[in-house]
Amino acid sequence: MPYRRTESVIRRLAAREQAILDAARIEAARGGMAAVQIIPVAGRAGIATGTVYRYFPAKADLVSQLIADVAERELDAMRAAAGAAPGPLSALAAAIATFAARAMSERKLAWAVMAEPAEPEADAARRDFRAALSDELQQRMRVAIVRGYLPGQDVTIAAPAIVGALLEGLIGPMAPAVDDDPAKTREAVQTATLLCLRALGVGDARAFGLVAQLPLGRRD
Amino acid sequence: MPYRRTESVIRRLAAREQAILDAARIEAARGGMAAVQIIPVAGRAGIATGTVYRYFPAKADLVSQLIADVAERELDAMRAAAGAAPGPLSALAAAIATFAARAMSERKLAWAVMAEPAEPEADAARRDFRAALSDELQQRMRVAIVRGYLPGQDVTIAAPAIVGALLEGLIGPMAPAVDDDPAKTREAVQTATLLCLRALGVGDARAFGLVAQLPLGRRD
DNA sequence: CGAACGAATGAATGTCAATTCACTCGATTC
DNA sequence: GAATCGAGTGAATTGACATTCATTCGTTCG
Repeated sequence: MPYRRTESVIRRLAAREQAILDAARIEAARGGMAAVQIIPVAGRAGIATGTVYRYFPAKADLVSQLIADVAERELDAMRAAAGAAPGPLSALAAAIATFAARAMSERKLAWAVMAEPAEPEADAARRDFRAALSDELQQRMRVAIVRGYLPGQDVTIAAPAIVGALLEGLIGPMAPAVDDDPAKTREAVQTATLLCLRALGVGDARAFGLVAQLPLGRRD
Repeated sequence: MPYRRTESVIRRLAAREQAILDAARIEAARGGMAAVQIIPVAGRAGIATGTVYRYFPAKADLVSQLIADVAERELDAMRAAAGAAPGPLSALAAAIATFAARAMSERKLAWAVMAEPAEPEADAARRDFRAALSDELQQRMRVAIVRGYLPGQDVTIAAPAIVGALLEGLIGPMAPAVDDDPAKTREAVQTATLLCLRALGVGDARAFGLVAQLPLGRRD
């Protein structure tokens, strides 16, 4: 008779898989994608190296899953923030600012997950993340354009450009250091959001108003 | 008595070093940074693998030099274009558009040199490139701000944000395909430049006027 | 309780590139 | 033109990781 998986075993397996992903995320947040290596990850998760392969057939699968997990959280947060906004333009502003603020709170992880290359297979996961991010912005931009809040424009260029501006402007190697100063961080997020809104054709005065009203500063 | 380096020997050595760099650039343009490997590069340059090490102590040095070379060309082109412009704002527009147009003409190489990670040492060269690019834009932005052409703003965020917007919007994995269609390419460059100018606070109408006047479409 | 099973282990192995080095060969010197 | 220099060669070495697998260990079943 085939063996049955007890409730507790199922829980343990799931917990272990999560522990591996958590360990990978911590490594990535510390040393970038290059630091996501099987032996250290296994060590941090408190298991043997071989065990990692019971949960993920190859390292690329682990990395892909890590990226997908982070992506899901970020997209959820953006949608939640945008959904709570009163109109299309403030929804767009909220989505942008939320992404910016969350990326700032985990700069290295955000950079590793979005910008650092790795195995080609993991690249697909990153592509998906970026595509989803762009899509999210594109949707909201289209609504805003149709309703006359934004001038007509090529959203297939504008949306990724916004993503790039936020990444480079806030968490890229050239971005100004904000250390962990919450005031500086907040200000940087506002500056970047303002810049993005203007880039999309929101008038200076109106953009300023939108940014001033943003409910910044929450955490997951 | 120490050996003298004949004129012809000096020329041959210089030519060979250039051949190695050219080979590396071709590989990068084809397959990204991952394709810059010593054996293929040596093969393409028509020499043995060991010979590469007579010219570059380590692969990281070769990659760094490659990045620095590309950076120098791009910065020169930007400065030349900006220098030929009639005023601070059109100079800024010209610098942005020139960078955008040139990156588009060698998308994969531009991406490899600016965005793909590699050895940590090569990362320093990329950092320098980005810093120089940001600096170039910052200088021009400051001038434009002082003379009242642009609203006051944090240029240390704005400059890298512009770079990021161009990279992601035009040559990143999410950017729309333009294949080799010159009309599409030209239009994409205009769209992206317009977006950048608006991001910096140039009014929509004026930005449109600046972009329309850009002398686009030259090559090195 | 004692098979039987699947999960866990981690040392050993495989893989992929960078790097080395003992040797060859053409150029330079006297 | 013989002696010497130093560039060029490429097979072999090294190093850094990912991946495997024979074995151990804890659970589940009869």
